[in-house]
Amino acid sequence: MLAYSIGEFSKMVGLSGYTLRFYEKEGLIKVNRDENNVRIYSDENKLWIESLLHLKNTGMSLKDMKKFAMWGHGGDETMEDRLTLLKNHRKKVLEDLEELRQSLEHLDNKINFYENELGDCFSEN
Amino acid sequence: MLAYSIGEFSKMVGLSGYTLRFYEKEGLIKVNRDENNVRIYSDENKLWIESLLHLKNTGMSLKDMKKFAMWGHGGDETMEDRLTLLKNHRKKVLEDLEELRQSLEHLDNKINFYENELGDCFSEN
DNA sequence: TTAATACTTAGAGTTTACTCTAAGTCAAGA
DNA sequence: TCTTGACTTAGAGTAAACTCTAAGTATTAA
Repeated sequence: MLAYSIGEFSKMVGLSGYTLRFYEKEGLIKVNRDENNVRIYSDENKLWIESLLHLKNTGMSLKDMKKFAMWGHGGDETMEDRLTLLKNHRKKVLEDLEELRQSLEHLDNKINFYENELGDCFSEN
Repeated sequence: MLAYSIGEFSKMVGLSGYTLRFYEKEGLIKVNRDENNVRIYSDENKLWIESLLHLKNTGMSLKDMKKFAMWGHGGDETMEDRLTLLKNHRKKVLEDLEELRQSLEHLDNKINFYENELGDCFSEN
């Protein structure tokens, strides 16, 4: 397949129709239409959305995703801007990751503490 | 020192006075008062808040933090519950971490792509 | 004495990212 | 024909986690 209705696509990418329309309205996706103005999503759209979801996953705001998408829909002159945005974002992600690692360590220590207190009867699983 | 006003404590832990009162109202912290009903934060409070912030950092909701805090302010009979909550949370954190790692990889690939496209003039920094 | 800082309750406002409703139209398939 | 699923605009609602204002009081340090 190559072309999907909003209903099919919604299931494929795990976003509600509302959200897909919302993202489109916000300029995050460009979607083709058929002769009746009905949205036709492509595999390319899928790749793009998945890319966006990765950015979202790493904590990028819709606002920045919008910027990135606008540039992406523009020409090659925006490549430098896009790269800069991604690099700055990457820095933040690495910092977040480090903080997360520390917090996870703290969590592990807490769990160990409770397990010791409770006398190892809960150390499985 | 051992005792801090809300103003001092606010700076120490990086939370606004509003937030500190809000957390207290929500049951996340217990704070002593002096004879004039003025909040007196202790080093113990600091450790507790830092603990909470680690949980928050790993994506725990206020709602769950509240549960945990309520139990913490209760007695030892709640230890098992607390341990269960922490363990379940840990599982989620590990999943999130894995997802984050994948998204970071995707981000790195994107950055490499742009750098190649732009002919390595931006590969520093 | 005045400024700074603290306290209270109650509730309004903010931001982000959706999520849904209303009210109407249109086109394809059983 | 009727149901299903698509479309539109415009705006309301939701949830989380704060953030702030109002309006009044109290204490402490300069």
